[in-house]
Amino acid sequence: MPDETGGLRERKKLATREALSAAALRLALERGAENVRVDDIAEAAGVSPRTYNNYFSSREQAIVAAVTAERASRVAAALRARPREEPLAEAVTEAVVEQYTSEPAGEALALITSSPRLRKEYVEAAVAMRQPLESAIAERLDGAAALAPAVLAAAVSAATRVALAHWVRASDTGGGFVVVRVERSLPDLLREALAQVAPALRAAQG
Amino acid sequence: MPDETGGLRERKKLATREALSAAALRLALERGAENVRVDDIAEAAGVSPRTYNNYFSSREQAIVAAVTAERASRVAAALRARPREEPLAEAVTEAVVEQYTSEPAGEALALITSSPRLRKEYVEAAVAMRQPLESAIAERLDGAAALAPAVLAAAVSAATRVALAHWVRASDTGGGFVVVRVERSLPDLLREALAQVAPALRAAQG
DNA sequence: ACACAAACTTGCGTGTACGCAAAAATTCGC
DNA sequence: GCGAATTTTTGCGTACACGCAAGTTTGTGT
Repeated sequence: MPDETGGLRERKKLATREALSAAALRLALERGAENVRVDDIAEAAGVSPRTYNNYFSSREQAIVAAVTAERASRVAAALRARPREEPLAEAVTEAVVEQYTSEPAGEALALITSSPRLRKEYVEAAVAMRQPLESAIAERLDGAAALAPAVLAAAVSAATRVALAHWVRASDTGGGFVVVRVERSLPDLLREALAQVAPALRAAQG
Repeated sequence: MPDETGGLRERKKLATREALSAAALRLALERGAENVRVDDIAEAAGVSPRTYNNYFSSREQAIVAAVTAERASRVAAALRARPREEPLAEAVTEAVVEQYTSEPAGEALALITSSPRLRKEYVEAAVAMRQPLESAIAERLDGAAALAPAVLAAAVSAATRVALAHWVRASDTGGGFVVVRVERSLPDLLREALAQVAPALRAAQG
C-alpha cells in the first residue's frame, strides 16, 4: 500500500526540495547565514551544487523556503475550505491570517530577521500566494472582469507584504539606541492591511 | 547662472546613472540583449565595471531603466498635480494611466518584449512607484489607518503590474502558430485593473 | 519485459553580484 | 582659499547564477 501523491518523480522532486531547504536552514542556524556556502547545502542534501540551483535561485530563497514552503498553497486551500456564502473579503482575510498565525519557531525567526537579505526574501515570499489565490478567487467570481481575480490576488498579496514588512522592521532599528517601538502582533497588522483591500473584494463580488 | 538641481555630486550621480542605462539600451539595440556585457556598458559610460554595479544590480535593470527611469516619481507628481477635491480613485487612475500612455519607442519595446528576463524586469519596474505613491497618497489621507497609504500604494502598483504583465504577454505566445489574440490597449488594461482597486481607494477616503 | 520518450541531474564554462579597503572626488567649516 | 570630513569610484577576490550538452532516471505504449 503506497502512500498517495502522484508519481515517484514528483515525490522525489519534492523530497529533494525539502532536503535542500531543510539543510539550508539547519546549516544557517548552526553557523550563521553568512557562513553557509551553496556547496555545503548541496552536499548536506546529497545532490550536486548545480542541482541546488535547479531548485533555488538564491541562498536566501532556500533558507526562507524552509519556513514558507507550503504557505501559498495552504492559503488557497484555506480559502476554498470556507463556506461559499461567506463574503469574499472575510473569507480571504481569515484564510490569510490563519496561515500566518503560527509563525516559525523563534530561532528561525531570529535568524531571518537578523539579515537584511533574509528579511527581504521572507517578505517577498508572500508573492508566491498570488497564483494559487488567483485561481481560488476566480472560482468565486464567475462573472467578473477578466483581470479581476489576478488584480485582487495581487492586491491581497501586496497587502500581506506590507504587513510583513512592517512586522519584521521591528528588529532592523539597530544603532545602539533603544527606540520606543509600538510592537503590534502580526495578525493585527495583517487584519489592518487586509481591511484596506477588503472593499475591493466586496465590490468585485457585489 | 548654473542650471538648478542640488549640488554637483547629485548631478554627477544622476548623469552617471543615465549614461549607464542609455549605453545599456543603445548597445542592446545594436547587438541584441544577450551580446552586451557589463564591461561593455561600463566602458561605454566611461566608468569602471565595479561602479556599474553600484548603480544597477542586473543588466536587465540598466536596460529597462532607460525607459522607466523617472516614471515612478512622475506618477506621484501627477497625483499631486490633480485637484484635491477630485476623488482619490480617479486621481490615482488618471495619474497612472497618464504616465503609461506614451510607451517607449517601438524598437525599445520590441527589444524588451523579446526577452523573458527583460519583460519581467519591465513589469517589475512598476514597484518603483510604490514609495513615491505612498507619500502622495498619505498627503490625501490624513486620518486613515497607519498602514493605509502603504497598502493602497502597493495595491495600485500591483494592479499596474498585472495590467503590464497581461500586455507584454501578447508577444510571448511564440511557437510558430499564430494564435488569435484579442489585443487590448495598455490604457484599457490599466483602467480595468485599477478599477478593481478603486473601491479600496474610495473606502479609505470615505 | 522492452525499448523509446520525457524529465531530472550533473559538470563545465562564462559572466555576474557584491563585500572590502584604498584612492580619488566633492563638500564644508573656518 | 585650505585642509579635514564625507561620499563615490575603483580593483580585487570570492561566491554565485545559469545556459548548454551529456549522462541518468522515470514514465509509457506495446
